[in-house]
Amino acid sequence: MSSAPSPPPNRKAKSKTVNAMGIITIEKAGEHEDQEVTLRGWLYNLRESGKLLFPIFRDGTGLIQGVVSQKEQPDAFAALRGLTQESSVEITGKIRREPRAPGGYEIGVSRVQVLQRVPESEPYPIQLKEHGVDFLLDRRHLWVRTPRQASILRIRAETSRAAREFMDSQGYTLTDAPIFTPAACEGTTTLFEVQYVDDEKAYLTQSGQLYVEALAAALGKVYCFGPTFRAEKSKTRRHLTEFWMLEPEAAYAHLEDMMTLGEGLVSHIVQSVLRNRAREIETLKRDASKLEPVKPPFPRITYEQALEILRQHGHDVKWGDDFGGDEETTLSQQFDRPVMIHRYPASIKAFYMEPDSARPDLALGFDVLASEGYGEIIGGGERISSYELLLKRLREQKLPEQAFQWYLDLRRYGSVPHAGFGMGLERVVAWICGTEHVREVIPFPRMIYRVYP
RNA sequence: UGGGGCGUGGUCCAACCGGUAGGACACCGCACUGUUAAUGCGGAUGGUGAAGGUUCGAAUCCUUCCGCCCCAGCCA
Repeated sequence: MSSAPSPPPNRKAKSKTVNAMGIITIEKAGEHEDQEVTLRGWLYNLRESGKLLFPIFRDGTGLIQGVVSQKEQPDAFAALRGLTQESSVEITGKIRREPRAPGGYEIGVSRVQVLQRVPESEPYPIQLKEHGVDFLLDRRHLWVRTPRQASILRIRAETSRAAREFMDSQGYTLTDAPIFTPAACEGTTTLFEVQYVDDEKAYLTQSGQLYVEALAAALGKVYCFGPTFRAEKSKTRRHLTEFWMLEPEAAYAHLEDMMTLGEGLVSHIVQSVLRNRAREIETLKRDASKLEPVKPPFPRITYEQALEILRQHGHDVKWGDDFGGDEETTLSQQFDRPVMIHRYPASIKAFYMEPDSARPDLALGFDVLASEGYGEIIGGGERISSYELLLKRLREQKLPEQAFQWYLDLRRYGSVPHAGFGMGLERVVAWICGTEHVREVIPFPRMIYRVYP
């Protein structure tokens, strides 16, 4: 460490990015031009050209190219030559501007300390070339080290951060819904059953909605944000068995209030990512011009208007049909930003949806379809506030009345109109990142038949 | 659960109307003082998902099983 000099005391701004040991992060390297610094990280790749080595280091914040000359830095040259991919290293050297280096800066390495050398007999399994999905998923614990995956996870973090920031700014209080629940929220077929204390059975939550409805009657405007679980045997690019959902719920709110909240939320997230994670969007080669128009207002069309559009584009859909993937793709391709579809037939929506008083065959529900065919990212609407109607629907659905008594209480004691929605975090991130599958946008995806690693 | 597709060296693929299983990358060595998933030359390793059947002969054809991918249903 003695080889890394302390920064000059008169350069306060720059000293902020140097810790007490003189160690900096790669993303801040440009602020240390012509200074000698120390980096801690891993060897990402090593190119060789005669008596010159071009190691590329990564430290989690970025990549930087190093240069080592055998003539000028014989010790560093000897330490790096033949070093294996992903070996952990601490290096010291001078940062300099270099247009030939990726990123614009490089480090002239003068000192190398290898913390752990990856043995040649068992080289790091993930190459810089192409791999199949199954191979990568089996090694997800290593796959996350690649720049593309790290960028996706940073965008995921920014999405969560911006989502909470927006909800808080709108006066919503974060309230946490339970993970263990006594009964299904919508149906019982997709629940994960777990053994609870003694002989009791419990289920992993498939939605926090019923609970945030209770909390909305207590606090006014609330939201929950956490994992949810569905045991559906869906093996598509849009499904995970464990995924994260943000669910706002507001007392005295109506369908239109939620549509306005939803478009504001999605827009704030997208604009925050574009502003704060531009480098990651670049790494992913995601076309930012597709995301720039994502600002309020989003187009709002009724289910019946959507039917018209679909028929004009050759889809054979009848009133009462739900939209499949092809239909969603066609609808989303009509607009440069997400589209909101509202007032679906009540028969294809959940039991707790409030009917439209002007058209009782329609439910006051809405979906937000992401652009470019990415499909549904938000689903929600107004909830039934009448005790009698809710009880009738529970019986029609043959749901266990006993387990829903507390939910019925919300209609017994000061029932009010209220509304909310659920936003699937992974679907939003997959759309923003332009990934093929939602499994890439959660650190350790849980899918049907896959719980490793 | 239904429909479609696919399982070949460590990885990504080729051979698949039956006839000696091959390439690229990775790994090791040599060369190269500005490389950009470096390049050139050389080297070692090592494979037909499993079981059964047809055949002189099966990666190839048939049956069953296993695993994976995509789509549909359901949903975020």
